[in-house]
Amino acid sequence: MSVFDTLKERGFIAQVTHENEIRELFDKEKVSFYIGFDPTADSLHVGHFLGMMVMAHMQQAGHRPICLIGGGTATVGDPSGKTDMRKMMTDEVIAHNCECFKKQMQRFIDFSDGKALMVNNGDWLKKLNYIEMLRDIGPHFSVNRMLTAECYKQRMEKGLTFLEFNYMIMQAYDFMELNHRYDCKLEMGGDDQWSNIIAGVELIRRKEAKAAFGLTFTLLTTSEGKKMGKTEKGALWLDPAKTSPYEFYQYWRNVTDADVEKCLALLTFLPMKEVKRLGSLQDQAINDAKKVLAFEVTKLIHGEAEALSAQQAAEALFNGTGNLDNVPTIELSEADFGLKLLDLLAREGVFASKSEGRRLIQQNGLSLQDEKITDVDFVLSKELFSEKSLLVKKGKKKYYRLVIA
RNA sequence: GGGUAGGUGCCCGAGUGGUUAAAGGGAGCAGACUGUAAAUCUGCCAACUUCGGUUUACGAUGGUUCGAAUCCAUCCCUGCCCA
Repeated sequence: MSVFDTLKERGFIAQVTHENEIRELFDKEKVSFYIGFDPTADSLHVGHFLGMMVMAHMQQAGHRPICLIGGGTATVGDPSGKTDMRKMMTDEVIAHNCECFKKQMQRFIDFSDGKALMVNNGDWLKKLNYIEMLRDIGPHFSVNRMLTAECYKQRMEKGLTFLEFNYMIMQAYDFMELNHRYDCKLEMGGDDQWSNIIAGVELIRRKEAKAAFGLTFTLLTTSEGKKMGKTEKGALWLDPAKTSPYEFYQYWRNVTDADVEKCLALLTFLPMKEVKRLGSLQDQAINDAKKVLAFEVTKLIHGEAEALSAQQAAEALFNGTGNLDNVPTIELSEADFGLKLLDLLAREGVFASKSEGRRLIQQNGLSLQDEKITDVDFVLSKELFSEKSLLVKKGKKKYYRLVIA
């Protein structure tokens, strides 16, 4: 089966510029293709993960992924966030972020022997001479046409700065540059990148009279159309220091029924037959599919050992089997006894604020060893520790283990 | 540069001198129900609190007033129209 069909079958593909040619291209040569990542944080998140899955599938089929890190674009600051201009990032920070990205990507993408490349567009964008570039590629862009792009349409009402308008041109330029340097023929990206991608494809076709292609993949959204991968704390990070493997596991364990099949297809390498079987489970049985999903995705990101630990912790908490060692743990020192539980948990970040914690307790949302805590002033005493750890439950399914250090 | 409409809590959006920590909706959180699901219903949703309150908040800064998100001045930002 060709990769194209694999991607299609698994539901990755949203739009393609030239379906037949791309299909043919995939069959007859090793294609260099690229996906861009903006190094705006020191960790990738699930949004990026989808792109990496695409790269992994492609690499398995013998093609060459190029990870383009937007070091150049990040120095400018992408204004799409609007309200406040993103702070300019220093080269050191960007370099650091790139390193972090690479480490995380290495788990899925094989960078050895040039089987995949990682490049930074700062290498060429920063050297650009404005006049030269303008004369060079400016004539190939029609403003009239650019303005009809879907991504700008909505912005026409809200306001659009030149900086932002210019983004498409920079991205198109990137594609052309990669085409020169590495014979990169295909740009991929999330479906929101469609306009930017075709800008690059057209630039290469017009200016170089060479073939270039674009393909976008489905954005990871819930069945309600909301962006997936949001937790109460923000993004679902791939860095275990930012999102623990347990939290990560729980996120996937809790996706809604309707999203299970889609997630399995996009975020795991399970054969489609199995994906379909699991996705078709009904009612209680679909919980098994969610367990598989959570385990597989956690394994891909954090490795099998961590996935097993997370799974065990979950089993221990929700089924009462297995040990609790891997449950998120808060270590207490002698000095903590005598503190109000509320203060302690607020300090540890379990509650965003004391008010929130107080509210939660008043609403019966907190329990200690399965006993509801109803007293806001409940004090943590050493006598409570008849066993070596105490289990705190916040809300319906968030657990923390208190242990004496 | 001129004219004009605006800038309200996480987001959208009402509010034109006091009863407004600010309607309504969305998001989020908690409780009930369940399958660690969805839907539904209920409550909460600035921070701190000795639970009586206190302190911050309606673009920014000053001012008028017993009292301002609401009035005035200046400034910053955005849309639209004109140049």
